[in-house]
Amino acid sequence: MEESAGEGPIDKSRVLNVKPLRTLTPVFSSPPNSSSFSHGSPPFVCVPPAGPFPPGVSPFFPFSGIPNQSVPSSDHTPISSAVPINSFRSPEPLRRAANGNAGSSRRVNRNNRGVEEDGYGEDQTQSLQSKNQKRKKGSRDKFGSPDVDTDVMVENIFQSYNLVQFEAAQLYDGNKDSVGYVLLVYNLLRRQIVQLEDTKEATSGQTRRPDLKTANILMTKGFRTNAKKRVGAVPGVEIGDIFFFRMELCTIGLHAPSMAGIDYMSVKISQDEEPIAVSIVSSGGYEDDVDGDDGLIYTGQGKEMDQKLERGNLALEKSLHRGNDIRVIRGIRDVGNPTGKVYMYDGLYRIQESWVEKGKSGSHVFRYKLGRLPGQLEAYKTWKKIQLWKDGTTTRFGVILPDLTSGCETLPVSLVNDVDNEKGPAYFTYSPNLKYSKPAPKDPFVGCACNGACLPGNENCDCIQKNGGYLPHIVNAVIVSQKSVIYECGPSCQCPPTCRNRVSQGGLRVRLEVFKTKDKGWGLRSWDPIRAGAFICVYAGEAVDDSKAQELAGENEDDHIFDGTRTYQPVEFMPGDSNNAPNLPFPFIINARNAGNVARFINHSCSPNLFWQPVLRGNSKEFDLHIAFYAIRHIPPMTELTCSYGMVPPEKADRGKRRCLCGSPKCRGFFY
DNA sequence: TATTTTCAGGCGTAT
DNA sequence: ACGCCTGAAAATAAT
Repeated sequence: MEESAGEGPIDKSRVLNVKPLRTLTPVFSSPPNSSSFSHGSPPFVCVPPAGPFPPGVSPFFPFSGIPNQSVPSSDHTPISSAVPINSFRSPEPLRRAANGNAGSSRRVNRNNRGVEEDGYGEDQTQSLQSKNQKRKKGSRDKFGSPDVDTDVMVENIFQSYNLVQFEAAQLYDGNKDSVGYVLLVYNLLRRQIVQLEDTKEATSGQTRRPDLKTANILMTKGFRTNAKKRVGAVPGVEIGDIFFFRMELCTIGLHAPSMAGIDYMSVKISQDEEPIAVSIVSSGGYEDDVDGDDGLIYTGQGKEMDQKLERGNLALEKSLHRGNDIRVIRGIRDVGNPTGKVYMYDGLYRIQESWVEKGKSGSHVFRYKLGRLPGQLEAYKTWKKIQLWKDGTTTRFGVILPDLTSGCETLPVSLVNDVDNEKGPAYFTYSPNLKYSKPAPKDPFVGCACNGACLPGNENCDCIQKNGGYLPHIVNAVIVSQKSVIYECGPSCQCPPTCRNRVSQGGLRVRLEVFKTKDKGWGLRSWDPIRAGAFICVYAGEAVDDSKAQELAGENEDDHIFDGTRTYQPVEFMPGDSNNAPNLPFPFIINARNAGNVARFINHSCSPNLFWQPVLRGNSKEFDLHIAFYAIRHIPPMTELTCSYGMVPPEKADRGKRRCLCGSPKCRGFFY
C-alpha cells in the first residue's frame, strides 16, 4: 500500500526529530487493512539508529513519508509513521566466548571484557558497565551470595552455542532463528538456575524468581530480539506460539512490560504525538470476556479506584480511533502446574468500541471490545475447544478409540482420524514398558540406599552423585539439558517410587492423541501445551540384541524401531551441546512393531521438537537402560511431536531411504 | 486452594 | 538518574 518502505517522499523534517543513540526507530508492518498475515518476509524495514545498517538500507530515516494530508484525523486511518519515545537499556557487551576460561570468575571476565564489535560507543559501554556492577553488588549484599555461578553458566551456554551478542539487525528486528535462540537460552538458563538453587541450603541466598533473574541477565547482555516496539506481527513469532513466562514475551519483543497487560508506544502523526496500544495480555487478572468466536472484551488497567484515561487505557482509546492492529496474547492456567500460566499468541485484533462500566467493586472500569482480524490461523479457539474435549462437554470429532492404551497408562491416549476412513494403525499390543533379556552389566550401576527422597547435593546418594551432584530434572519433570546419559533411581534403590529421580517411571504427563496425519501415516500430538524440556514418554517395546539388531536394521520396513546405532546430527535449538550428545553403552535397538507405546507413533522431522535421552536405572542385576523423550522447545497444543530418526551408515544408506515430508524449511529431503 | 513474598521493564519526569 | 506503575511466579500456609 502507501507505505511500502523506501518509497515515497521523505519528510526530512522528521529526521530532526529522531533522537540519537539510545532511541529506537519503530516502523509499521503491513497496512492495517491488509488481509494477508504472512510471516515470510516482513514487509517493513527497521534500522537501528546507530547502525549497522542492513544491505540496501541507507542510514537515513527508514520509513516512507506519507504525505501529511493523507492522514486525516478520522476513524480507522492507517498509521503512517512513528517516532520512538521509549528507550531501552543498551546491552552490556558480551565477551566472545573463548576456550578454557569457562570456569573463570566474573571479576576476571569483567577485566577481560572488550568493547569491540558491539557497534556501541565506548563511553556508553563504560557507564553501563559501572551501572551493572553497582546493581549486581547490591544484589550480592542483599542475598549474601555472589552470582558467580550464574555468570559461569551464561558463559558456558554462550560458548556451547557459539553465540555472541546479537548484531543490531537481530537485536532490533528478529527472525525465526533469533527468536528460537533467545527462547532456547532463556529456558536453558532458567532451568540451570532452578537446578542450582535446588541444591542450595534454604538459608543461603536463594533466587526466588528464577524467571526474572534469567531475563535480567539476558536483557543486560543484549541477548534479546525484536527489541524495537512495533505495530503488528513480530518477525519470528507465529500465531499459536506458546510461552510459560511473561519475561519470555519480553525478551522476544512480543510484549514488553514485565507485568502490565497493555503495551503501547508513542507515534507521531503530523505534529501530534500520541500513544497507541501495540499488544495486550488477557490472562484472567481482570474480568475479560470472550465475545463470540473471535472477539474479546478487555478491561482497562487500574484496580483500586476509578480507572483513569491514561497510560495503557489512553493508548487503547487512541488505538480505537487509529484502528491499528493490536497483538493479543491469551493466558490461561497451566494444567500441569496450577500456580502457573500458559500464554498463547493469538494474532492481530482491532478495537471496535469502548465504554465505561461500573466494575464489581463499584468503581469505573474501561472496557474495550476487540475483534480478531479474519484470515488468521486458528489458535486460542483450538485451545478452548480442547478444554471442552477434556471436560467432556463436547466430543472430539473423528475419535476411533477414547483410549488406545486400555487404561494401562496414567492418562488416556485417544486414537483419532479426522482426515480419512482408515480405522486405525496395524495391529499391535499396547505396552508401556520396555522388555528385553538384559545383558549382565559389566559395570553395574547399582543405585542408591537413600531412606527418604534423593535430594540434590546429597553426598551419600550415589544416583545424585553420578549425575554430578544434581537432580537431572527440575519440577514438573522438566529436564535441565540433554546429557550423554542420566542416572535414575531404579529397582535396586531404597528410595520410594515418589522419589524425584524416577521421572521416566512416572508415566505420561500430558494428554496425547495418536492421529492420522495428512500424508505421513499415524502420528502423535498433545492436547496440552508442553514446556521446553518436559518429559514426554519412554520408548517401549522389545530391546533386541546385536544380531537381531543387524537383521532389523537391514530391513526396509523399519517403522516402529528406535535405532540407537544410527548417527544423530545436532539439531537446532537443542538444550545441550556436543559434549552431552547421547551415548549408549552398547548397540541399542528397540523393536516396537509387535508391542509398544505412544513413542512408536513419533514421526521423523528434520526440525524435530523432541529429543531422546538415555536413562540408566539403578539395578544391580541387569542393565536397566531406557530411552526417554523430551520437548526441545515449547510445543503448542495439537502440534505433531517429532524426533530425528538419525543417519544410517553409508553401506546401508541406499536401503530404506524415504522421502521426508516433514515440511521444515531445513528439511534434508529424505530420512531413513 | 488461598495467601504471602518477591521482584523487572520501561515510561515519564526531574536533574 | 530515578520514581512510579504494572501483577505474575513461586513458596508457604491453610483447608
